[in-house]
Amino acid sequence: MVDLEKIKQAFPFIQELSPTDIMEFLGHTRLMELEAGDIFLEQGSRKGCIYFVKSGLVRSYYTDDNGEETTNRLRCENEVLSSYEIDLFDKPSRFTFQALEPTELIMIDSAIMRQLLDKNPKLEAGRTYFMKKTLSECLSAIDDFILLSPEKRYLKFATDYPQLMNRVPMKYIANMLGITPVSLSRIRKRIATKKH
Amino acid sequence: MVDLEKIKQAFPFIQELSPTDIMEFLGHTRLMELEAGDIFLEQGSRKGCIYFVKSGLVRSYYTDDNGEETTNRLRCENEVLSSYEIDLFDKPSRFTFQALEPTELIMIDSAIMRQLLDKNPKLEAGRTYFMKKTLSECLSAIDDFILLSPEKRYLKFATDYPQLMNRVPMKYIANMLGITPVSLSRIRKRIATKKH
DNA sequence: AGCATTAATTATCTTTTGTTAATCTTTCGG
DNA sequence: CCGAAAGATTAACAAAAGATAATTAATGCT
Repeated sequence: MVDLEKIKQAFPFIQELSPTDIMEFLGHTRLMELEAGDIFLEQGSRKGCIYFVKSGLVRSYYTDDNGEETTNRLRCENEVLSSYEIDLFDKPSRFTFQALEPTELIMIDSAIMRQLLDKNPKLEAGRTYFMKKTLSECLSAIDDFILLSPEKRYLKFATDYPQLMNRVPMKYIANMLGITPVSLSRIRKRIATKKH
Repeated sequence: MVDLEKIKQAFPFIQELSPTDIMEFLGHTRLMELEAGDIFLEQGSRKGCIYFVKSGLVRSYYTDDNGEETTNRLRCENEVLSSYEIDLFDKPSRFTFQALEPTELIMIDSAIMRQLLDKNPKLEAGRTYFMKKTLSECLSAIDDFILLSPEKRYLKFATDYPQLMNRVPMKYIANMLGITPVSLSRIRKRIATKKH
């Protein structure tokens, strides 16, 4: 089922936990299997869960009044995700979450997770780890918006996440860069012609 | 010296700590008094500290190869700040930190803070509190860059942080919005003429 | 394989932003 | 209170981005 060795490798903090701790934690999780296109959390929902992407790829997106979708985040294998509105502020999710590929999610209810965290302080290390990771990504994303042009942001994205470039439509990447798909297409052309 | 009541009010998690815990923590802090313009952490530095703004206002900014400064963050009273590069990644700070007003900072060495956190798990609540707060700010900042135009971002900033509008130069705000000061000036004019 | 759908590119035009420099305004130190 | 310095605005032009629509390319489905 869950490949413990692989997970341990990805998350050093797990080394700190006893097998019993891990087993208790895993006992509260369940596996969700999704097909490409499946939506597992709707904008407006309050269902608090924390998800670990065992395999596959997930996007979250915002739908505006005209039904236009704007993708704001992608999460792939070995990454953790949740609706930050629900889990941090107890508000309904602003975003919808959708699998883009056949995807396996290991999920745990947020309320149960909180109980486990209260009961077992050692789990705290895991929480801290993921918060730090997310925080570092966010801080650097903000600095990119402030310091870099759209073209530079695209080039940085392409080098930072080369795997994603072939796995998701360009329009999602355009959204995340804060520009329109049309504009990204022009940027790509500009870059291509620059280097002959 | 430190107004405990005020701090308790601002940070609910402190209620959880015993007076002894608080006193031990405070024993490791020291007060730094700055005048407007003083720089207390330079780009490239590795001095790990966590700062609490008791009074005043602080900006962090990036200096590029041409000596151009770009402000990326402001922190005012009752906010916590640190160099995220130093504290999260053990790398030199990308930014310089400067007081914009007469400012009092309560500071503690990051290494000592880590020791205290290891020794006293109850302090963890405080760390979690600030990480959540920072994370929520960052996530919403990113969503603003993705979903809002520069003009909308400015209007949102003006309503979210009305105090800051009169306390800092517009050019710093322009930087944080990811646009040039000239462009912000035009946006402000556009808005002013729109509503007659 | 063939058709329908979706994504990507291109084209055209409008709007906004960046850049540079000049001109007001404000602020601050002597 | 005055003059220097820094900030904000304005102007003028070039470059980039948004919006819309048309065309081409890719993808998925039966």
